[in-house]
Amino acid sequence: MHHDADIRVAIIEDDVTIREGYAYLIGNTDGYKIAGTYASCEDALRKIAHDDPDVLLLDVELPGISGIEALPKLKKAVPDTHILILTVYEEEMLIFRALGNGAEGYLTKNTPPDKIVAAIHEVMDGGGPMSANIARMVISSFKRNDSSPLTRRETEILEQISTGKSRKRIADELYIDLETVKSHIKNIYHKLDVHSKADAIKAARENKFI
Amino acid sequence: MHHDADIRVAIIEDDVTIREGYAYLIGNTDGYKIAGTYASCEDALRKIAHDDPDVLLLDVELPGISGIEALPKLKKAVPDTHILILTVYEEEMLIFRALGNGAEGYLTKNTPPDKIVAAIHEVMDGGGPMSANIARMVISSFKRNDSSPLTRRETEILEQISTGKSRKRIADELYIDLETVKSHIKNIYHKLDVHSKADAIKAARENKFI
DNA sequence: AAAATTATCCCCTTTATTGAGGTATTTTAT
DNA sequence: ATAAAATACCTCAATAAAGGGGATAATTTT
Repeated sequence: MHHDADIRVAIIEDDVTIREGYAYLIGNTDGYKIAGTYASCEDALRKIAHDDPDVLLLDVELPGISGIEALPKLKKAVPDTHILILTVYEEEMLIFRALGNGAEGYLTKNTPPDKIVAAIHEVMDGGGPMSANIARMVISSFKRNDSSPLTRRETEILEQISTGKSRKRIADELYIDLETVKSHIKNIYHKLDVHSKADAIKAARENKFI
Repeated sequence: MHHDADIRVAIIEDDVTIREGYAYLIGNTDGYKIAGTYASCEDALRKIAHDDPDVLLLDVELPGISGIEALPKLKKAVPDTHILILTVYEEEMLIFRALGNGAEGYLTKNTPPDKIVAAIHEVMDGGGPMSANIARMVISSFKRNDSSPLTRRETEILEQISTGKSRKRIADELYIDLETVKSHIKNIYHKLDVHSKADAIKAARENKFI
């Protein structure tokens, strides 16, 4: 029932029932075959290079090395494998760390089987499958706060500061006087109630003013 | 055929054929009704508050004020309306600006009609609908470069620098000597071939080292 | 176990930047 | 018209930055 063009899928998941459930589901779908299943990242790291999957379904909450910690090592072992996170966790921190470490998709475990299979296909096809709520969180992370107390110019200058530029350089690049930049910074500090560059950047980033 | 619980959809699109095509499609789908269609953002800004749509489909390439420029104003006019970008453009800059300005989804115009209707429903439901390639770009934007020349510690220190902290403060927070921080910075500058904080941050961000 | 990398600490110098206290004019929106 | 925003100027002391020269301990990797 499987041939050379089948998409090779591997699974790292500690719960044997879930793991075998996915394996059964995917293995019995036309066009897909199971390249390997592993109960831990340690186990996976030993065998995965040999199994050479096209797509890896990865649980993040695992005993021993967590899925996220293992991500860079897995990427190194099988650089061309597309990694899909499949987890119950929906914390922002975990999501962004996973994506930052090379995951190319993020699904929650309530995803119905047919969507999981579709996601495997999508990630092979250059897409970035995400569960709806994950996608919304990811999109939200880009969104500026539209009730910032900073004026446009102040925002612009704080952005420049956050790139590490000196006030002199900012003045030169915006074609304004150094004293003007200093005035703006003074006003920014007052508005954000801070007394240093670092605190201003922190406050502004936390509140998505920049 | 429509009742009070229908999802009210508005469209801003300059091409009359496309605009009426969408309107026809959505208006004839059960559970949806057209709250308004506009050929320009100027027109929309005049009427949209009265039309009060639940979801707004927005083209980005428009004559006059572009869709992206109008986004903050539209958000202000109808704060509770979910805005979905529907465009042929797939440039990173545009995507991130749109999401940063309050768009809650981003679809390309090759999206089949049933997917557009599904996306309208998804965004109402708290999701963040994106075309597959857009989702991949968004995910890629989080991904670190796994072949950074910087060591873990150097990366950590450069991250701290990018938050605006002084070397002294970084030293204190990492429980290492100021001189150690300075040495790391020296090495970072050499590796990135730069001679200032701003250039180091710029180089590191461009290459996704931080 | 050797080699390479990484992390740590110390000295020196000079210039540039920062933050805080003011005041005041011009430009841009509403 | 009248706010709000952007612009510019002043002084001051304290700190940070950048560049150079070293050395050694602690890890990893091979």
